[in-house]
Amino acid sequence: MNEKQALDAFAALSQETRLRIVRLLVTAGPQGLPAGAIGEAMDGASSSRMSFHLSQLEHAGLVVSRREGRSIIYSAAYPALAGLIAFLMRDCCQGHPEVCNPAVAALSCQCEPVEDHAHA
Amino acid sequence: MNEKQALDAFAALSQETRLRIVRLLVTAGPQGLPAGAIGEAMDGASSSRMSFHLSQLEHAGLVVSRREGRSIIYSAAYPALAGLIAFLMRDCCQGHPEVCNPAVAALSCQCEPVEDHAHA
DNA sequence: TCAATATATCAACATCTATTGAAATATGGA
DNA sequence: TCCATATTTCAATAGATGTTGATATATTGA
Repeated sequence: MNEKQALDAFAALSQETRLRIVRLLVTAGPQGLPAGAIGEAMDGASSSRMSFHLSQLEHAGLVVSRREGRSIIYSAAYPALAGLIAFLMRDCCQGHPEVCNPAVAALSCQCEPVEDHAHA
Repeated sequence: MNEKQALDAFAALSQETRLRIVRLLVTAGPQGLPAGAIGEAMDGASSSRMSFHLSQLEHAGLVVSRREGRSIIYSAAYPALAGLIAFLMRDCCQGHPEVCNPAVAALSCQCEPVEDHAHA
């Protein structure tokens, strides 16, 4: 995860429909959901609107897609999400995250480093 | 953390200067940095530009400020950052985050719940 | 091959956002 | 009180973004 990727990801997440899509897919799990089902969950958004937002999310690396028959199945890109969080919180409190919030400390210390701990 | 707050936070983080400011303050720790020092770290950005971005970040709840003499000291709002992450990852994989990335699982399971686990 | 389903692409329009430069406000010291 | 420092506010401008409706592409089954 570099700065440009992080900016694209945050921009993708800053739009209501797209944030809802990502959260839906995060809960849906690795098997994902077809574009049509996602659109229905978004107050029946038009196909062009869904396609626009899904392509923004995919371009930002936050979701991945695969074709299954006539449907395109979208699913959350969990490593990218974790990488984004790691990017944001890197070197929290000068490497002493115990002074920060417990969850932040847990993310950057107790848990496995997700990526990019070699100052990319 | 509700949806509107999360959208504001992600929008704030989707701008290059603001993302750099937040990362600088995340590493700086709770004591924070004066606006002028932050501006110098941002390629000497103009004071009005810095003020614009800092006020966006503060309005989004990602940083807090306090006055010290002539300076305004800004620091990262660690609980808000952790809350944002928790909001994004809530109910990851239908509550079975072990299927997701280890860091994600750690965030939503091993670590203390940050906020909002009662479906606000 | 034809029709139906599922999704993506495109152009036009309206809206939102960041930057600039000038002016205003607040604080501290001489 | 006067001046210098530190930061914010404001109006104008340029550029980026989301929605719509129409059209195009891909897949499947009859």
